[in-house]
Amino acid sequence: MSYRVEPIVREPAYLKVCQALEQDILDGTLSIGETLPTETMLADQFGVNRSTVREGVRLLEQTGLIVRGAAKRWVVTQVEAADVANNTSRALARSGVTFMQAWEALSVIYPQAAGLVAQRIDDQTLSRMKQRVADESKLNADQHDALVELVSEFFSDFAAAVDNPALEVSMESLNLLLTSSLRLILGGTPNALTRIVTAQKALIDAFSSGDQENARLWMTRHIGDLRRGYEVAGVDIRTLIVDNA
Amino acid sequence: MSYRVEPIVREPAYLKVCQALEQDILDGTLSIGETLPTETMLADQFGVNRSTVREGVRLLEQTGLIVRGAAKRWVVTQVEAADVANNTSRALARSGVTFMQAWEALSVIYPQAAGLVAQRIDDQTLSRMKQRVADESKLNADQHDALVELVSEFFSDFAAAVDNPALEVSMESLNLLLTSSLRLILGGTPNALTRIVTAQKALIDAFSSGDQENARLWMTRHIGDLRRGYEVAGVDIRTLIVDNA
DNA sequence: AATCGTCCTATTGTCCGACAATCCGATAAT
DNA sequence: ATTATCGGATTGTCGGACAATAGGACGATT
Repeated sequence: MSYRVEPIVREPAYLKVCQALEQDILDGTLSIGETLPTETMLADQFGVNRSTVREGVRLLEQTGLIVRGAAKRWVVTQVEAADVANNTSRALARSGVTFMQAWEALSVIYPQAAGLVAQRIDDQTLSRMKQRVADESKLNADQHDALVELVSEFFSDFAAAVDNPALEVSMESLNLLLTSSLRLILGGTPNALTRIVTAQKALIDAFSSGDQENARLWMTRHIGDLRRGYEVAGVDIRTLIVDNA
Repeated sequence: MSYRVEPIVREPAYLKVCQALEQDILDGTLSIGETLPTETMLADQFGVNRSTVREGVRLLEQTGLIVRGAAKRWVVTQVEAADVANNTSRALARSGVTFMQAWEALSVIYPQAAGLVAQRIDDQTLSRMKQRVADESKLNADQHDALVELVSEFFSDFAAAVDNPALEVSMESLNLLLTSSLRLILGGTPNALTRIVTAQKALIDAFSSGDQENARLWMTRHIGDLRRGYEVAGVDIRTLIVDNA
């Protein structure tokens, strides 16, 4: 009664193709920027049919490991945090994240991250963030889409400024949730624009002077504004954030 | 010179298939647990060839949105945090995460998360975590693989106990990095087992009594041990964490 | 010289038809 | 009740095929 066997795994060929390609990319046999052989050549080399190759390649496509190049050939590419984040946030939206949960995640990570950014931000990123805020302050209060776009980019810069890929992917995922939330509340929060600009200016000041304390403080306020915006706009905090990719 | 046009996007049919299926899953037309029609039927309904359907389905497969059921038909499934985390951590490992960066991410998120867990952990999760620690303390100091396994499960429980999917996926990704790191240092840190058990027992005490302060404190110590372990084991803190899925 | 047609080639996206392997359920045999 | 056998359904894989498109070469036009 104690005899147990491992369930045998039958790996389809298209999976093998996917794994073989991924392995070659991982160990540098195929390096970033290189173009893959044509599907016909791959089929010949792997000894499988072109249809099988195509199915295997689809698995890599979704992960962002390869993209279609200009000449329509597959090109090995660096997986960007944005790719991973996109998959992640879609999965989150599907599994049902409430605004409250997204906000909690933001409030756990972002103030601390702001402290890190104040230690290590470089001039280039800093000036880019300044530009975003300058653009924001030129907007009218009813240009919601443009504002969302700029805020999204501001937070992308912020995530990149942490200079830590492990944190960056998490933050990029949350940024997408944040963006969706923001879009939802802008209609009902008249003075959102000024509050956003004020907080972000203060953040940039703290970053550029290396003031971790104020960076954390203002990020906490900035995130807090988001929550207050939800209340002011009269949106239930248990509202699900939906996927609008 | 200012005339600009949108680049036209030519969406291949297999992408449309993927999106259509994802949409139907998202809006509940296809609910969790339901089996998809056969490939032939899908091909008929979409008006495309079965090969095209198969390519589209591959895109969904990688995301964990559907799995092969017992009868080999596709079954719509809940995307688990572990699925997302697996993709994420593989991407991270590929793009090159140092131990230092993983540790920094842990130290940003986990103490705060521990505070949240102390507020809201349920008895079932708590007893499961207790069991893990009890099992750990029965191990000999040289049973590295078993210890890694138990620690990994402890942290999975921890991530789930936060009861926030947005944080959970990030934490599960970090757990995989943590596990890889732990495996690397156990050989060179003789008293790792006792330190781990001590910290985790203290954490469980804090969780069960709702003591947020101590939860944060002990998690900070626990994570700190990991870093010290790296130093004791003589591993360079800039070492890349590799993908060993 | 720079731009615009035109042709050719390579490659992808898509389709069709086909078959072996496997799984499921039912039925028959022990 | 368990085991063997059978038939249908479905997937994994194959081979071949074709239209559409990107890219390059080569003139023709301004």
